[in-house]
Amino acid sequence: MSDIDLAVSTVIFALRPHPDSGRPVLSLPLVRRTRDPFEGHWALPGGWVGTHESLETSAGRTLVETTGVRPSYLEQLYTFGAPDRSPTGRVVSVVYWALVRPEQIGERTDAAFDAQNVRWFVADSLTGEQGDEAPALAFDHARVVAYALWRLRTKVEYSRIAQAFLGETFTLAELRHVHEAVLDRELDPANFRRQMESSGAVVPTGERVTGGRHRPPRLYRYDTSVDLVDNGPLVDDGPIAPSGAES
Amino acid sequence: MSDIDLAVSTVIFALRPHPDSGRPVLSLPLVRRTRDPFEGHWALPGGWVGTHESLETSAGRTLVETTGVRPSYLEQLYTFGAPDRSPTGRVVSVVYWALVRPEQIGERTDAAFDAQNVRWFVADSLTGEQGDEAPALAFDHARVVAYALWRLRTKVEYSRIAQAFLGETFTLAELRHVHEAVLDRELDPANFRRQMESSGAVVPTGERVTGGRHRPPRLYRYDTSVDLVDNGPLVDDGPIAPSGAES
DNA sequence: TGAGTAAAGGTCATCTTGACCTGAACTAAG
DNA sequence: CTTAGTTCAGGTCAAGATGACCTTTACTCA
Repeated sequence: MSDIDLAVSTVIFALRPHPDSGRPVLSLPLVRRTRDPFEGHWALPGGWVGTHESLETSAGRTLVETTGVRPSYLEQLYTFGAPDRSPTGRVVSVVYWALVRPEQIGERTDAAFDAQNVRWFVADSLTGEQGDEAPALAFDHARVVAYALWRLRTKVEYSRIAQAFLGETFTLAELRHVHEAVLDRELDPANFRRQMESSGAVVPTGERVTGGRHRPPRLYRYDTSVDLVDNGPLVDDGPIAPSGAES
Repeated sequence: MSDIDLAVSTVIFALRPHPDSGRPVLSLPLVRRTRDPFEGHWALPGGWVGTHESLETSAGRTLVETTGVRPSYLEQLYTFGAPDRSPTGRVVSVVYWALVRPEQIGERTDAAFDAQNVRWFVADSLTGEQGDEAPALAFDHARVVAYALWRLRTKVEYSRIAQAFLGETFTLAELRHVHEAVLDRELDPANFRRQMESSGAVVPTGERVTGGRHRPPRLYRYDTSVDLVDNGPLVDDGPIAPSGAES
């Protein structure tokens, strides 16, 4: 019986039209706190770890409960446990990060979200590096978002997580647009193609997409038989134990 | 008041002479379990998180208590929380990895260690990939060790963690020997020098080391003013909270 | 039928990497 | 004192990767 409470929070990334430019930009939903501490501030969606739930399941459940989106990718980010971070008692937070496809976020309108005290924010506007109108985030969530952003941007370059924003098949332009939105930087189409094809990460399906006012692009899919250097976060929640010196 | 117990374990790496070849090899101390579950098996050193302790402090304390070594580097690895991993109740383990300098591990002899049910193992012999005499590890600790090994080997190539195995100043050969032991692979001295110097990670102190039967090498130190791409594990245990949807 | 657009496939200079070579500067053996 | 042995330190060179840019292809729309 521990006197430490265990919570999960999730940084949920989606590509949504920028409020000004309209171009896809990394965005994430935050929840307005309705009680102290930090009442009125915006916080990451989350909740408590269920007694019979794995950490990943808890993260998935709480993010669906609060935001309604269903993630296509979920990975552990970091565990925060400073003893003084909550005035109301000792809380340790296991933070996850998630990616969602566009079709999974259209279910609820922004107005419906607002009624639930949920709102989408442009990711880069939250890290405090922009200088402009960053909303007041609860606790240390601004730093958490910054760290999750860094992980996503690092990982998109050597793994296949971009697929979590796309369907089963896609054109190289679609894939490139995802990379561009994530990295917030334009990429040379020809060089991007060369890299993707030489790495063997994607393979053409043979089909083409017609209907555009240009040469019809090929469709690709990720080649799961080739493994990139990933190793990633292990698999989720493998069994592991307290250890040798325990009670 | 939670019914989930929170533990910490640490994968402690040191460079010790290989039992056969005598050359420095990545090694780590394990603790023999004296009770069920997994009585008699070897496990990572660890213990319970103190109510008023940060996670990192708990990890540091428990590893000193069980092994007596003082780490020069400590970083969070991953948090494991499958509901069924301990038969004796729900336990969530925050796992850290640590590096220790040689002078910190000489304090206790192997015999003294043995009396406390602590023993050093060659890291690569524990991951189950070698096929030979891997000792039976408790829980899923073999996979944890493998993951920690991967993190260390990945990180030594783009950060300054090798210094955690060295003193304030060092020759490029010493630094290279650390990299070679960590990566378990020989490196070309000239190419290693070129990479280190061009990256700006190290700077010559101006001093040289005499006494060897060869041209006296320069001493170097890490240049902390240049920052490599690290970003690493944030700083430790920043305050963060349960989140929006909490009770 | 021509203009506009992006796809697809290329070139070229530059940078990085691994393999290897040569002279420098020390110690120890003879 | 001389020479052999050793590693240090500073190179070269070819192969591969990267970024900038160009040309042709193949479609749609006016």
